[in-house]
Amino acid sequence: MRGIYSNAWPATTTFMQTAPRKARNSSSPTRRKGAAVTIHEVAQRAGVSPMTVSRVVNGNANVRAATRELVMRTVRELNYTPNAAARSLAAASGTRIALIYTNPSSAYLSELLVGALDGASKAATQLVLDTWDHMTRATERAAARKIAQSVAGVILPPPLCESKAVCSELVAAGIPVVAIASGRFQPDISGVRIDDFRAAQEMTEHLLSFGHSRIAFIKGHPNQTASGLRYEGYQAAMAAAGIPVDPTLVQQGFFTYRSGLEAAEKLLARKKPPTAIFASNDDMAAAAVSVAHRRGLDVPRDISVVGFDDTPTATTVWPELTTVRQPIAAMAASSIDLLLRSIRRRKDGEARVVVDHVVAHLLVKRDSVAAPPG
Amino acid sequence: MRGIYSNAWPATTTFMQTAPRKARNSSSPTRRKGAAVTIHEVAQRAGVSPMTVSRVVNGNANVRAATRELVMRTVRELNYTPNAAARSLAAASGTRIALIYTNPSSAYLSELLVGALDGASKAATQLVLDTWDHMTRATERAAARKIAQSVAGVILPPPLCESKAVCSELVAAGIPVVAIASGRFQPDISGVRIDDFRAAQEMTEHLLSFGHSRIAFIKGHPNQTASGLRYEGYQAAMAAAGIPVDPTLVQQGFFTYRSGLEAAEKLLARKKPPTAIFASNDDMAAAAVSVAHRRGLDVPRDISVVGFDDTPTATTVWPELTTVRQPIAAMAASSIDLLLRSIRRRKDGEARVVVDHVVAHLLVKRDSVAAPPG
DNA sequence: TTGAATTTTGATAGCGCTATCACTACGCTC
DNA sequence: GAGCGTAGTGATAGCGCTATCAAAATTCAA
Repeated sequence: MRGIYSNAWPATTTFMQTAPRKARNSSSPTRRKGAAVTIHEVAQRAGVSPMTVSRVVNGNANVRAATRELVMRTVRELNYTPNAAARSLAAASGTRIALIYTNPSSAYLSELLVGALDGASKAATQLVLDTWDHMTRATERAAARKIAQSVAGVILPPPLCESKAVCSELVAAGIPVVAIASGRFQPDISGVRIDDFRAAQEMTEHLLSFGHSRIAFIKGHPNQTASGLRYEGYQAAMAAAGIPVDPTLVQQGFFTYRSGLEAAEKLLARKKPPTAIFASNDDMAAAAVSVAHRRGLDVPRDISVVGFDDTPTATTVWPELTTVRQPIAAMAASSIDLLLRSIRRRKDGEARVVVDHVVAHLLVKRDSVAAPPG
Repeated sequence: MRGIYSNAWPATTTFMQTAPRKARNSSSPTRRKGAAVTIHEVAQRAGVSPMTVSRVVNGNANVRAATRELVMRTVRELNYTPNAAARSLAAASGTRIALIYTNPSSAYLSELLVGALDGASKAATQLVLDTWDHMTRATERAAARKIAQSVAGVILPPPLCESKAVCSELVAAGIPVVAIASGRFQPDISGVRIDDFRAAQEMTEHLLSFGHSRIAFIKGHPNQTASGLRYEGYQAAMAAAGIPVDPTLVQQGFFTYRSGLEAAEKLLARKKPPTAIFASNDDMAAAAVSVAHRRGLDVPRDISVVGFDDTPTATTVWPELTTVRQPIAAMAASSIDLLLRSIRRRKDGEARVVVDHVVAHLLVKRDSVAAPPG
């Protein structure tokens, strides 16, 4: 077999005036210290062309099974990893992914960022951030149109992923979108989420198992489908236990600490207060703890309080909150993966595929739950 | 001027068998929809070679002032942004920057990430994250050595930037390091920080101006120099006001909510409690508010509480905390800049330059401060 | 004013990968 | 068995940028 790079460069006088930057010798490729294995080295070792290696690595063209096998083995042997820069340069696919968020102080933002950044750096994709605050539906539309021109995919955390305007604009622009932590599966866009209904149900069952029956619920912001699902999970568990839900024990909240404060205040000012409060997120649960303390109640001895999401807040307050862990970081990383796959597919001209990826949640038991007093 | 790419390719029979992928016409470059402006377009418009544009953009070679000016104007006119992939491919210098952190639930992590990511994406640099938790000095050393091999620069937030082991290892490996939000300027590594002493002094003066004199102080973690500086700022302001500091009004904290809880508990259990509490960060201030509430005290009517950092916590609790804003996001972006400049300089063989960049802080007045009761 | 030293600019190649097409086999139809 | 698809593979060029060195322009010295 001839070497991949023979020295058959045309020796025109105009060209080759300068010595090549690096001597290329196909029989013994000199490798800079620490430099990565290239596709050429794999190709040479496997006795195929770099193109065939590329096809195998990208797994989408027609390569004979035997060849594919051989190449894959070689790739493993040499521990070859494609160079992301070269790949995105050659593919001319500006594989930039945007993560758009509103409400930057949202407690899980940092976990979201950590996860997305991790996923992006593993896949050698550039992640760009965009904050959309105080926007009207019209400006959101415009912003969506604009971002669609500069990136190849978009990750949408709540509450943005609930906006019909944004989603439809993005979908119309033909770029893949992944909604992260959105409550419900949406027909047009892919999603990575947990089963909010099931999680809330389990949490309620957890409280019931301690003997609680007067369990109050603080609802989440009505503009997010997850809020509804969590409430429904609570209702379902209560119904299954044969305990009618006292409607005055259900308060509307808005995911903010302040709203939790107000809701808990109403709940605990009652003559017969609940023995447990299930707040739809950790911030509101923390507020409930604060109100309880202000009223001289001990948590969990006098009242149990649980939250949802397992944000830093849950472990910041004292006692640390029993809550539902939503693996935001993993979900974000997974979103990047999904997006990348979708982008590649799209480039191959395949049809848009919408997936709904439900990941496992976890009930995290800490110190804010005990049996009801008395 | 001749076009950048003339069609002078050697027409050997072996070559040029296939038509060029894209017709290159120097007089009217066809641009794909949505494709970015390239260095060639800038060069052509400015009437110089791409190389000159590259030099100007990278700002490190000797280019005549007039030429530089012209190119920069053209760059602005065309809104040119270098292609990160191409750049890192050609330079073969994986200009990756690592952001290493411990204590991921640290309240300002998200702002740190947002800022760093923003700076990185503006500079077309890849940002990689690394978490170092539960490490001994030895493993830290090893980790430092390892990371030094895979990135070109490191950003170190506290408390890591206080570790002699980590810093010296990184410096020894010859890669530039920027300490962010470190209290004191360190001789070997660059830093971006606020003037903690001055900020604490101003905050204390703010409390004094309301008529407080029994001002308690909750110290930060002793492993961070910023803690000491904040305390000294408090002391200086008290001394300037001619008020001796009651040592029993100074409690040791560790920047955690829990430690704030304990400190505030001790403070408020006293027979003659302080009329104001200055906590070294927002989490401890939030804890102080919680303790006050539990004791039936109203904030700020009965007691004023202030924090430091202006993290999300400050606006989460009620009442919202008066605090010192530390512009972490801007500081992070600035760190990336500093690092990049340093890396470039290093590549040019220039000497290591250590800078200490002190940025402006801001006293944010919210609802947790009032005149002392009575 | 001339020659040398220096600065500024440009031409060329190549970073590692993939798009594109050419080519080779190997079926298949009629 | 000629013609025609159709998998499988390879050769070539080029993505946008920068390293390198040559060439040109400029400055400086004598």
